[in-house]
Amino acid sequence: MPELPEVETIARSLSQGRGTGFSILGKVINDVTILWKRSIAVPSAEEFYQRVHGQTICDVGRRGKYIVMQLSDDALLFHLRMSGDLTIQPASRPTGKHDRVIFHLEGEHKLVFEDARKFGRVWLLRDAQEELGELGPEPLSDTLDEDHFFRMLQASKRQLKPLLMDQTFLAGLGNIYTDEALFKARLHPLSISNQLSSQHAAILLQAIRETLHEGIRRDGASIDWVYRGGNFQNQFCVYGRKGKACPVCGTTIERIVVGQRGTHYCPTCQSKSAIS
DNA sequence: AGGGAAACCCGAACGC
DNA sequence: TGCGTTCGGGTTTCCC
Repeated sequence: MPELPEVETIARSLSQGRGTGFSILGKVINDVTILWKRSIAVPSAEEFYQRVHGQTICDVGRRGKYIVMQLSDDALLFHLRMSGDLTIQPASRPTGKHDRVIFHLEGEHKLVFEDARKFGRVWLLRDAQEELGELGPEPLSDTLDEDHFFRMLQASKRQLKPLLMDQTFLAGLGNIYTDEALFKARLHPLSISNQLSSQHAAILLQAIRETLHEGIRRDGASIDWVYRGGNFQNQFCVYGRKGKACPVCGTTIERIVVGQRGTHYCPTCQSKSAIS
């Protein structure tokens, strides 16, 4: 659920100290409490503990849906998956029900990885590329241009919905932003990628970027009971709007399942011509 | 190569 | 009210 805009929002607030007035940049990790060992992807919980304490947080960023922290010796990565969150809390705050890993920092604050559904993971690696190496390009990066994107689409004959959600194809889109971007591009989620014209490819890339930028501008979306403070959920055109009216043409929004994922679209705006 | 399904989880929503 | 059941969602893994 946390997709690129939500992860970007979290990374920025940790870095800037927005909301807490406490930036983690330059802070030393004095100690770590591991409350759920399986949240640690790599290395073992024991080695994780031994290696991470005493390191300084030098940088905080995002790659795809990963939060990437460069420490003095290692890279510390977080993937929030479905229900994870990463927050700064006063050291005195009692441990929460869903706290999984707690990093005790200098300055009376703690960095808390919480995750109700336990799908999220934390990595401690010598080199972040060990985990990030397979990711596709960043959709908002200048290094991805329309020609390149068109060639990527041409190289596959998959349905657009699962292709755009494939993190090795493009890094950062999830179920929500994919549905919204396809609506904005007026493309059917079952359209086959190599049947798109170069014009369609350019429109799709533009739609993806506008959707992600709008999500970031609104601090992401707060969906289900996982609240993060963003309000992009109020801008959804199709996601979660099955049975409601399309904001553009008034047609009833439909929901189908594609690759086991709920997929929402407007049958009028998102023509099936490209797949029939 | 690409699609389908199961597994990992648990809170919420739903049915009775 | 309270119980049991179903659902959803990101990713990996396995099977066809």
